[in-house]
Amino acid sequence: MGQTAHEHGTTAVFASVEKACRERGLRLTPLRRQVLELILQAGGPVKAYDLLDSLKTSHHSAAPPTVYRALDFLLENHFIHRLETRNAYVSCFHPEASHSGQFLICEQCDQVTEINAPEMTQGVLKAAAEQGFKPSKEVVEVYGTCRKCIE
Amino acid sequence: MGQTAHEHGTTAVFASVEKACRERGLRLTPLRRQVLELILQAGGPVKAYDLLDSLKTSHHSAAPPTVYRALDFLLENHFIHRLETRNAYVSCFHPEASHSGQFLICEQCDQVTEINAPEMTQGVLKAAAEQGFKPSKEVVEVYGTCRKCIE
DNA sequence: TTTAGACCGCTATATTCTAGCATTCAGAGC
DNA sequence: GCTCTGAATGCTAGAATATAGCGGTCTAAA
Repeated sequence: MGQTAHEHGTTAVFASVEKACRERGLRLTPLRRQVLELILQAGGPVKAYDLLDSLKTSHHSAAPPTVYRALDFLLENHFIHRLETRNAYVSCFHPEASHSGQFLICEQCDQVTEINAPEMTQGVLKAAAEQGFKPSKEVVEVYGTCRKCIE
Repeated sequence: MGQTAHEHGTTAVFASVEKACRERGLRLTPLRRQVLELILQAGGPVKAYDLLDSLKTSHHSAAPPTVYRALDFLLENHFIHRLETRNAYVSCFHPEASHSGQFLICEQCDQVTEINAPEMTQGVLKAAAEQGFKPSKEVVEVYGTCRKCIE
């Protein structure tokens, strides 16, 4: 359960994003495609201004809005996630499903693993219900040490 | 369970922070005290630059580091929390206990409720264990609609 | 082929936070 | 009390992150 886009195969993710765009009538323009590629290639969290620097090498006119607009598109359509605690962006390994992201972030190696923990979601729902609160989106980012860095 | 510092009584929180400082040998300087007061009075999430503006009225020399250093002190000692998704700061309703913050954030009225949901923490621990991940800190921020705004 | 809306180029600027260094202050040890 | 050390603050500058706004261009649908 816990997988990175990298492990999942960037080409597979790419194909599934393209499929989703066709189905939902979304325009995966060259710019958006390139930003998504950069995030997939990174295999981990990327900062907006690093993306901008990368873009600039092939796209002289790139400016902050260039990147942020592409990121907005990818975020809105759940093709990537934003790591709120890091101001960074990561690819999403199952772009078909609409979901909130839950992440394990290693403080030693910065590796990020997206998880899907129904118990956690249940806990959120239960706690929210006790407060009469109707949840729409949850942000879960857990810091710690990953398996590799423990060994 | 689920309480805001405001409901809990700002003076009570204040007293408990003062007690904690005495016990741990921390210096609750006038500046830090004032920043804490401002956050308590706000009764909800406050932005650093709003604190700065408030400070400036009584403290002409206040600059960004003035606020951020006070916030750092308060955060380190768990007297306040930072809402990662909002770049905002909220008071902590039980400063004695060391804990990670879990928050319900209303998208209509911006009210923030700190909760303590063991099931959620259990869910995090279980999911982490499956990955061989050793968690040290969790950030949970749930967006939605609060009871009042549903009515 | 026209046209509305989406997309992009571009400049500027807002917002959030940190670095770095000088000065002042509080408390520990004498 | 006096000195000394580390903590706290004053202050300037600037880094890092993100958005506003406007005009031009492209796309897809009527």
